[in-house]
Amino acid sequence: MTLKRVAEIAGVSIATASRVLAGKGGAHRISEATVAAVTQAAEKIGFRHSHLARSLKSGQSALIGVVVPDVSNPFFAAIAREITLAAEAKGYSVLLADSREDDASERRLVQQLRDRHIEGLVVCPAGLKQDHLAAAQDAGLPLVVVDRGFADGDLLTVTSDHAQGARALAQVLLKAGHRHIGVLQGRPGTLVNDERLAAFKAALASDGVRLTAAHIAGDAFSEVSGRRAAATLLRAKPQITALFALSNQIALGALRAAAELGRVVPRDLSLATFDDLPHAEFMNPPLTTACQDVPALGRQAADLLFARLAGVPRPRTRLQRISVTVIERASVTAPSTRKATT
Amino acid sequence: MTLKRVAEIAGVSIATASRVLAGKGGAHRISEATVAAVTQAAEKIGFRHSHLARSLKSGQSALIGVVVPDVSNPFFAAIAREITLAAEAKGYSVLLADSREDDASERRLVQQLRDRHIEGLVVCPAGLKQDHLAAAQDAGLPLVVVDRGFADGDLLTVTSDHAQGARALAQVLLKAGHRHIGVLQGRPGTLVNDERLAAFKAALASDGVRLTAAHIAGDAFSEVSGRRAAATLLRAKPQITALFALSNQIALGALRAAAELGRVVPRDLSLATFDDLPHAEFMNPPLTTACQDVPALGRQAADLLFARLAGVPRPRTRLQRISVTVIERASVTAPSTRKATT
DNA sequence: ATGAAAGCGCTAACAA
DNA sequence: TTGTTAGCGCTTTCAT
Repeated sequence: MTLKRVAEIAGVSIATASRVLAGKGGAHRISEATVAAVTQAAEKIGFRHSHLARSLKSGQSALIGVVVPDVSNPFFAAIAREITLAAEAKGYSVLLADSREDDASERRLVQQLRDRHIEGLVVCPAGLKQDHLAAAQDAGLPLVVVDRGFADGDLLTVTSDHAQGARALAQVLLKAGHRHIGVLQGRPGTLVNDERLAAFKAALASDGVRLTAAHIAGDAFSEVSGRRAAATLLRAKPQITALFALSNQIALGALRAAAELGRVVPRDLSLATFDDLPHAEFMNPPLTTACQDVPALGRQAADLLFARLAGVPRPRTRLQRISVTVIERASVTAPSTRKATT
Repeated sequence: MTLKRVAEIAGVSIATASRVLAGKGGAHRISEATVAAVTQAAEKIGFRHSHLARSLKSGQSALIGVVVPDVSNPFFAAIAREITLAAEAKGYSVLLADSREDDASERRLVQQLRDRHIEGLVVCPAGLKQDHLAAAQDAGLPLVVVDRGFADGDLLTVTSDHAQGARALAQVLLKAGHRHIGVLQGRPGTLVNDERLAAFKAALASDGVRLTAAHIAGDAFSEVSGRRAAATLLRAKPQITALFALSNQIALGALRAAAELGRVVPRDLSLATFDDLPHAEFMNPPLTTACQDVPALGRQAADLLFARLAGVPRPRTRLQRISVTVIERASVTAPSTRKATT
């Protein structure tokens, strides 16, 4: 099934076969008879170009890499999908890797992808370190970071407008009359966490509500962290009437913790969250969320990457923001006067 | 950054550099000095083997393909993840493709992956045709179909025990006292749909409940289909007290339709579903489902594929079943006597 | 203990 | 209009 075989059958040289099959018959003024012979021979043995050989020869793999912390998380899956669809449309294939939220794995995977000659990379970093990514970029690899960016450094990043979302959610809670608010944070030190937290805090402060360290708990964007943090906060500060969960997973954990402590949402406790959950509207209760436009994140990342692959220079602004939509549902109500029991 | 460069720097031949870097220094009794020189040279310029060149030479790409109808669907995402993790553990990389539930796209993508010399393929088919897959398998490509199998043919398939789940769900509905039951089916002609439907029908029949064509609606495993089908059924047969949705998406559509028709689940209408939904327990109402073990589906598919890649012969039984767990939640209750209004 | 050379499948510059 | 040849980066026989 090689070009050589086709050439043999057609009784021409490999070069001629190559030219014909590349559609360059006209440009090279190859005789119709030859073209026909080659075409038929190729047809007959079901010839297909070896992408491998072509890549080696041309130096172009038409491959891009996508690295996410957890493919099965609908949030990352949606991003991966947009990139995949865009790639297919542009004639690229996608190498997918799952870092399992592990920095070391991510490093390994990125290296592995580079060894495979990817022409571009989209990554949602699992950790706080970016040197391996900076190295890749410095080595000339077009790179786009998505969702989890870094506050410093020089990596082109597509992420939501976390501050906007957090502020809006703060308004919702304040408007409802909450003054004792707890925050279930994700991983401190990450841009996503810190931006959301800072903006939320600032918004509360401008309304005279102070958010002390004692009102903040949690250490990861996970359900377990959310659950533990919620339990801690609700036990230590029973006067808390509303929780702000920095992610959907955290919110789920909060719902669990609330149920375990016998606090009914939203009757005894309001809950607002940054979301990536599909079907949040069908949840019990339907969650008030700052809804990220996940497909847009993926699409924008893909667009930026393919623009760079097409030679378009990097945009000036390093952090590309996708705006967030706050959807008010039933999980936030006015604080009840009922004294919570633990 | 090529072997040639390393050889130059180390002052040895390419062959020697290759041997050293392949860790075959010992086997070839290469002098320590040479080994050191090569190693240092490689280190110095950050040498990495070109996977491309290696693949071309060896004929082994260490690449597998995964094709699913929709990467962003948590069900397929979970399957893709398990395969990805297994692949990484075995030293393979994964080429991911999204067929967008489109048969023609799938064909194209499969071909594309084959052109890239994948060594194995896992696919969840989008359509009813399997000739392109059979062709790939006949061409010697190790292939595993996951979830959506075919009733006939010879493709090794990992799928849930649909009959078992459907029977169990039928029991639940019958036990609750339902006699007027509607089925919201997925795509007729697919193994998944037909097995679930047949088993459900049979289970009802053995209890004396007849399921006529007038009690069955729907044409796709999608929310829109579920919504339309539910609306149709509930309008045409208001006496229906329970619906069986053949998938989570369909169930979501059913919930919408029920809400639109003013029927409260489960008070006015019970709902049972085949599920792949995460967080079904937090839904309103929490859904009674036949819960598929999605990670197990992916894991089993990966295991079978890598076993074949390791030379283990294909198992005798073509259809590998993963058992399903019925979880009874609040969406099924005894039928109300209240006359439904449209 | 090391090197020369062939070849994996393909493309393209150069010849004819 | 077609063929010869070199070479992409690597591994591996076969020499030495």
